[in-house]
Amino acid sequence: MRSQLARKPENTYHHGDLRDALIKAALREAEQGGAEAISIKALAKQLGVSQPAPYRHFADREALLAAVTAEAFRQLSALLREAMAKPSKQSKLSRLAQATLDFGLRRNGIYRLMFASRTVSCAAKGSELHEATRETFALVIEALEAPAVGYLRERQALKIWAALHGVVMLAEQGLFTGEAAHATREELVEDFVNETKAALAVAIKDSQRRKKAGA
Amino acid sequence: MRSQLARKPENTYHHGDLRDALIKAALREAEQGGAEAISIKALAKQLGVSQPAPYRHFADREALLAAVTAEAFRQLSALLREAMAKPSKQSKLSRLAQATLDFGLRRNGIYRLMFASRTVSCAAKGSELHEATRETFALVIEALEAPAVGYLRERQALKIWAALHGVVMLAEQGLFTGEAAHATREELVEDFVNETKAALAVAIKDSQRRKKAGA
DNA sequence: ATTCTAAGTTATATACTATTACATTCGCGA
DNA sequence: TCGCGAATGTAATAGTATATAACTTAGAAT
Repeated sequence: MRSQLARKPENTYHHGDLRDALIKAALREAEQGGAEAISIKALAKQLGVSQPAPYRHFADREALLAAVTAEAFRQLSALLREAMAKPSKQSKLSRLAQATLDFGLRRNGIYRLMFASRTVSCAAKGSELHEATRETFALVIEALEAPAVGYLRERQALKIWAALHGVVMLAEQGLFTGEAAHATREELVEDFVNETKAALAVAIKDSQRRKKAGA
Repeated sequence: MRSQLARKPENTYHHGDLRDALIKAALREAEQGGAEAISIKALAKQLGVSQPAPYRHFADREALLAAVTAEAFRQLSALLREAMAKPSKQSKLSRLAQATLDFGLRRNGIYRLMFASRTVSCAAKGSELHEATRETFALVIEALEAPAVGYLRERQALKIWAALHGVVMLAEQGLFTGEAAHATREELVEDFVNETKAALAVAIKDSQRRKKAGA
């Protein structure tokens, strides 16, 4: 179990943890160049195994990408959980939002792998990847710190999640640099966060009033 | 100039308009599968020319992708212009927003080519592609139908543009299908549109008040 | 008419995915 | 602990894509 070193020792036949090493190495490759930067052949060479060895662990390139993407979602979830956990005078939602932005910009290539490829939408319902994405979204709902009233919470979660990704996308396109940069990415994210809080507060108060009137 | 037919007649040597035909054909390929579906070799075969012929018009695959993406932006601009022009009881902004959503979902692969690849962010400042993206964003500002007060307009344009793309992304990921579909994509888009209008109205009124107070 | 050049062709080098047939090692039951 | 099957790795190879080099054709320019 030397999955840390990743590379296979020269005098051995079996790698020991090739599957895991492949995912880790692929993630590192995708960091900059996205999915296109992931080459089975190159990974095999890096890890000191023969070129077809990876096919013992993944049916094809798509399967590897799916596994890598799932791992990326778990890493994002961990990051968000950490951001939400640490004490701060800012709200949980704000921390989650800024952490998402940070992840999207820092780990650009991986972010594109996660949200801009068709890998996710092709994932079957019970698959590892599908579960990983659902768990991440659950964190968004949690960050709202609001009671479940109808589907108000889910709706607001969808909205802020969408808005966040939009900001990341435009930022990566360079729409915030040069002349168009009349607002920072962080400002826009904070705007969306505040609008979400306001909308939630109104909606919940509204539903409580309705409930009282009905009773 | 038979760029309509696209395919080169058998008894001729020159195609006549290969560059344009390549872009059109590539766009058609990308419609479903995105950038990955664009193969120089396959395109050459389709158009009845030899495999290396495209390299007379594009330095490499990246250059072709950039040209295709620029064309896609021009098509989106045309669509948005059309949507904004036609008489309707809905606001310009609403029509632009729904048209963007529609484009993003219908022409899924092309949309990913435009917003989710690194092609755009690598585009040089004066390039065809860069200009095409700027023009599209200018339409968003126009759709706000608001006077230029400081950079309030630009800021709101950035926000609604980001939100729109976020909705498209999540929709393509399937976050609106199944159990999570407690709001339609169109509803969310309309939400964002209304919030934008409200924010703009407040901001402009506010700036006018400040101006009056200063005078 | 001649020549220059843009645009196309054939041949070829290189890189990646994927499969098939064969080799090695691990671990488990007899 | 021996041996055997399953898991894992290797070598060889087919197929497809990008890209370049050297050569050819036809249209335009003088």
